Amino acid sequence: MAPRSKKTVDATSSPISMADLARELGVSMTTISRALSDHHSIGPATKQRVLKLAKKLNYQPNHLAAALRKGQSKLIGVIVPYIEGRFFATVVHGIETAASKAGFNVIICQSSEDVAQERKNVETLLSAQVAGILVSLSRDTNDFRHFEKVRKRGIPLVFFDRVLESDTVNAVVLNDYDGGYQVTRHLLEQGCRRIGHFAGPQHLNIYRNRRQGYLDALESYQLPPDEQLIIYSDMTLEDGTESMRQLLALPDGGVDAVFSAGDTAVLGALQHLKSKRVAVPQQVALAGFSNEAFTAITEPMLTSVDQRCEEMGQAAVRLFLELAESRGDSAFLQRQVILQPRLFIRESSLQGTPSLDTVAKQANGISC
Amino acid sequence: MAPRSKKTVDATSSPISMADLARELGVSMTTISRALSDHHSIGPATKQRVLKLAKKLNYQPNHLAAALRKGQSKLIGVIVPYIEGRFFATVVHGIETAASKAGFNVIICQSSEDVAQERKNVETLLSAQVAGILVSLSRDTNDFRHFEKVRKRGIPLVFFDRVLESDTVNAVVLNDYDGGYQVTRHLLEQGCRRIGHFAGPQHLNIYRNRRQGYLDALESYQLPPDEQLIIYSDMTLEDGTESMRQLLALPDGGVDAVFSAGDTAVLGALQHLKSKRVAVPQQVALAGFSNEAFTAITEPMLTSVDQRCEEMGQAAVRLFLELAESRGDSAFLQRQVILQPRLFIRESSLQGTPSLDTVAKQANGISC
DNA sequence: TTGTACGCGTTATCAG
DNA sequence: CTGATAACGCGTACAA
Repeated sequence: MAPRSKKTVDATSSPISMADLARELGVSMTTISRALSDHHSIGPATKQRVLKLAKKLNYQPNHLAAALRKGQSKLIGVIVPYIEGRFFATVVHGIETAASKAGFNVIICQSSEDVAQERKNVETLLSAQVAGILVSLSRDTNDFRHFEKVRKRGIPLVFFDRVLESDTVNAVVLNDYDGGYQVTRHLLEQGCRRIGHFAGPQHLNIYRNRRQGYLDALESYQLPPDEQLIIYSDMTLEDGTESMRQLLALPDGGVDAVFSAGDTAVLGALQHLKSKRVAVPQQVALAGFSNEAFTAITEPMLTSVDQRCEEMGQAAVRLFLELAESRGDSAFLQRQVILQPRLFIRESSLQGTPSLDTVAKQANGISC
Repeated sequence: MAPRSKKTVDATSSPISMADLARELGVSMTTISRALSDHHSIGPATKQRVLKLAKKLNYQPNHLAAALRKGQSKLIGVIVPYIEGRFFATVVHGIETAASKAGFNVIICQSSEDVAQERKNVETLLSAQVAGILVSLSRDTNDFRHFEKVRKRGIPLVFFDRVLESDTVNAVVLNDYDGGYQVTRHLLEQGCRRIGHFAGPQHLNIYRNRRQGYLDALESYQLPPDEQLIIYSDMTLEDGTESMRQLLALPDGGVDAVFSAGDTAVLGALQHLKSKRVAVPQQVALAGFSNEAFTAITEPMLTSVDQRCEEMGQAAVRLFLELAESRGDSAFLQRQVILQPRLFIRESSLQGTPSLDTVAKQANGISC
């Protein structure tokens, strides 16, 4: 029976509360509260005394208690399909940076591309009493039912990147249409006329819009759409390889360019072309979408469309702050922020005049 | 004076509380509380009635209130230098997945490699009353002072990847030493004898250990260390290029291999070698560290050491849960989890016998 | 098995 | 300018 030391060394000192400060100074808690929250009706002398003691005793405000009382926390909930991967990681970076600048903390949730999980995430965030929710939809989300409660509670809700266009929502999106248009125009200007397209799942706004941009660019050159040249897939590396194989096997000589709605797939295409000794960009020009880091590493380097990931995160937070500002009366005020994509032209799409200085300038522009 | 509609349509219905349920059913709040928290002393009949109504009225528990009451929230705070970039993004993915499985939410903070910011992050998380803190130190953190409060409060604190070895802390780290040792041994087995090393900032445990593994592997082959062959830098792409230039310029014929403590730098080296028409791996073999996605894309593909990012996140959460379990009495119980790295051998380091099937098997192993 | 009453730490309302 | 008091929503000794 070794006598256990009474005054145990790891005494976990309980945190200091406003009541402690009040007792110590012989004033009321109200005074403490006012001093700390910089209220106007407070004597500068007492205020200093309070702040002094707070510093000395290492007072930590309890956000939970404040939130409970005010019915308003300083937490923002974020729901993304997954966090690893450059796009969402960078968006989240933008969100966290902007949010913390505005005094908010960020709770992160992953839906794993699963509606059921997304539903749970919403519940959890509501239970956590978040001040707002920013969400990029899972791949197979088809309706807004699970977001109705959020709206009912008057909690600001902002969608980004992946949204359902069917409904009126606050959203920050990239102008995917323009991205598809720009890149296709670029390929046309390089002299390409049989341009293939790797298209993603069409129920997602982003892939639908990129495809439409592609089609409209063709039309601006009086080129009729050719469904043979559009390959639909989930845009994985293997999908890209297989899609490229299909295009090469077309009866009338294949294509002289491909615009892929994703970089991963275009990488697969590039690998296939190299294995088949098809010269890129001389015989087939390539362009992708997302401006992934590896596009500046491949040989040749890949032309791609930058999605402004970080700006998207910042914009989402800004939009949330606006909505939070005008609580209630903006419930019907639908705000849309549309970011302009940026085309990064690299070797894989330069046919005739290399215009090398332009390339050099932009080649390393992995800004996002 | 347009008369404002009294029954405004966007009536943000206030959330249902336990009191509401109690009133509705004509029972006390205690009963409600017990029914919802699955307490033992509760009639199965009343329990069902409560749960029924809760579902019907869409009751959302208020975690804030519960946390305030219990002095224990269901939040885990995570501090990383930055979130974008594969390593931390994937670790955070692992953390969030494991945490949510255990019923915890994750608050994410970025220190931006800045101690001052890290200090602020700690304060914020304490104010948010998190149940624990997981942290990977900023590059220029040299002491633990700002973590003392965390310890004082008895809040579980777990470090991962970047730690200060000077102190006794709970930590999850990669066996960087072994990673450096393995990869250097591999280069030696390929016949290389003048192996250069790109070393990172030596005050960081990870870079110091990788370097030591390199040195010990050399010694196991009776090769004396040669400080000329070790280039110190911040391991950026440009650093890699410049470091490679320096090694090539050495008087006695340069090197026949390089082990870089980071993939980005080894990529710079590869680019430089290609521009100088030095054959990789025939004239100079290359190996990096981190198993970045691009290592499987370059030509030749780059040999690298995988850091088990996702496992690291999971392990950090597991460790936190253990500590949270045994509150208090484990304050001095120091736990260390050391993950074993995995070497991915690719083309850039294969000299003599290609043993191609081995390569093929591992080439795409971007598991992390 | 159920109900009563109090407290977690903070802020807002009302008197002085 | 300051203080007493009530509430926010929930959990839990204690009593019934």
